[in-house]
Amino acid sequence: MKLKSMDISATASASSIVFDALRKAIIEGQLEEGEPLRQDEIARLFNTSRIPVREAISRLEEQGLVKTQRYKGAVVAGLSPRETEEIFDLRTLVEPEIIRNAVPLMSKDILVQAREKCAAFSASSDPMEWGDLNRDFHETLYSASNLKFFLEIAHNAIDRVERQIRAQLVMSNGMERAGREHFGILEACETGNAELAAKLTREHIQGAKKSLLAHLPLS
Amino acid sequence: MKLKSMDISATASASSIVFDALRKAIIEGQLEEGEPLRQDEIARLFNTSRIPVREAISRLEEQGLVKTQRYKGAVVAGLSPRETEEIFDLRTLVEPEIIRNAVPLMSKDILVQAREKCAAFSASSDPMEWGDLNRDFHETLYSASNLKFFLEIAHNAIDRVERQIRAQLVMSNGMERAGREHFGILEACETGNAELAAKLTREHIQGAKKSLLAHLPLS
DNA sequence: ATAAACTAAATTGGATCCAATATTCAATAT
DNA sequence: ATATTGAATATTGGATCCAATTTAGTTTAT
Repeated sequence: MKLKSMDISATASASSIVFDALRKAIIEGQLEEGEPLRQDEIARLFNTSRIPVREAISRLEEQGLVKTQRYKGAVVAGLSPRETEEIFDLRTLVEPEIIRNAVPLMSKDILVQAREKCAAFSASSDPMEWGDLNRDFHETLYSASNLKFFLEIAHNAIDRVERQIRAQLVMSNGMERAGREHFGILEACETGNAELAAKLTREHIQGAKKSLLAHLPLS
Repeated sequence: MKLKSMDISATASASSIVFDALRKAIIEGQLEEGEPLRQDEIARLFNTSRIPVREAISRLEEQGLVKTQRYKGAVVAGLSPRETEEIFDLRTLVEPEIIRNAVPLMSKDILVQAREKCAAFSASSDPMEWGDLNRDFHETLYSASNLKFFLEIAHNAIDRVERQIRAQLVMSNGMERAGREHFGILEACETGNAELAAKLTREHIQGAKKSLLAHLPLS
């Protein structure tokens, strides 16, 4: 008997591991905006050389998560209030389209998962979890969509404002409002009402934007 | 008297030079879809080592212009008809917003430039130029916008279908229709009619999409 | 003859080394 | 004291080398 190529979950390349770890640290806010990313230091942290680190950093720059200057290195990218607003406007344009496309494609299983995540979000009392649970809920609904490029853009846009989203959730009313709106979106999905789900998603994002900008300087 | 820092236009890094050259070669169709990108060969072409080449390729992958497999290398990315359609739908969503935003911000100078490029496009009889001239016209109008993230996305989306756009221009009616529609968009911009410019841009893109898909297999 | 198994060449991923530039900080001049 | 110059250090960009993996070609077994 012949063994077919097993495709053992090919251990990721060092550069991908570094990329994922840095991306996570940035969007979760563990690395502060403006903080320099020293190649040597990161390489030591991951027991690799600087080569994979440089590759990871250049990919992060392509995603807008870090900014680099020749011979000066990379720092965690930040957003001006103006730029934050634009990212939310971009999300307002793209994400309702994703939901509209996704609703007719949502399997029973996806909806069950979404309901669980929606409940977990509302039930959580640990602010450290809120960001992940919030994103988890939205990702679950979006995952039913087959618009891969729209999804790419939404993911990247969310990445860039994830730090602010997490701050917004801990603001007064942040969790309460988000939880309420999540249930509304979920219900629209469950009843197959794509237009309503899109509309509520749009309002959800615009609401977050307003709430965020109100608490930002010179907005 | 004191001399202020001159900021001599710092010669670009090798990886950026390679990145720009490969990107250009890909979107212009000089590198065929599926064609492997050998690090060693490219390094020799640019008189550098493979390190900057690898960085360039990883950035191109982040932009979706190449696809890489671990230990197998990178190939020029292609799009299925389905994916091509989605990219055009994305453009249909984003670019009208850019124009709507840009119209009130268009200086006299921008409009003069746009008119020149519009004329140059319609006047050109060299198919090798059509792609550049077409993109040049749109870029000029878009450049008045201050929506940097929207622009990022539009640029990337156009990059990914530039090859097909060029093919579409040489198709029957391609140039004729594009030229006509360009004049319409330009006129709307000149008269400050942002809504009309947005509507015509939408139709321009949707028209290109339909014309393209009609000539594609299993569309 | 065909297919599996093995070997050699090609190719990529990563480590180490060197060059180019920036940064720090002490020494000097005003 | 403050600003300027100049070495010493730190940091990045790139070249060269080695290891891991794939691919091509050859041999061998059935």
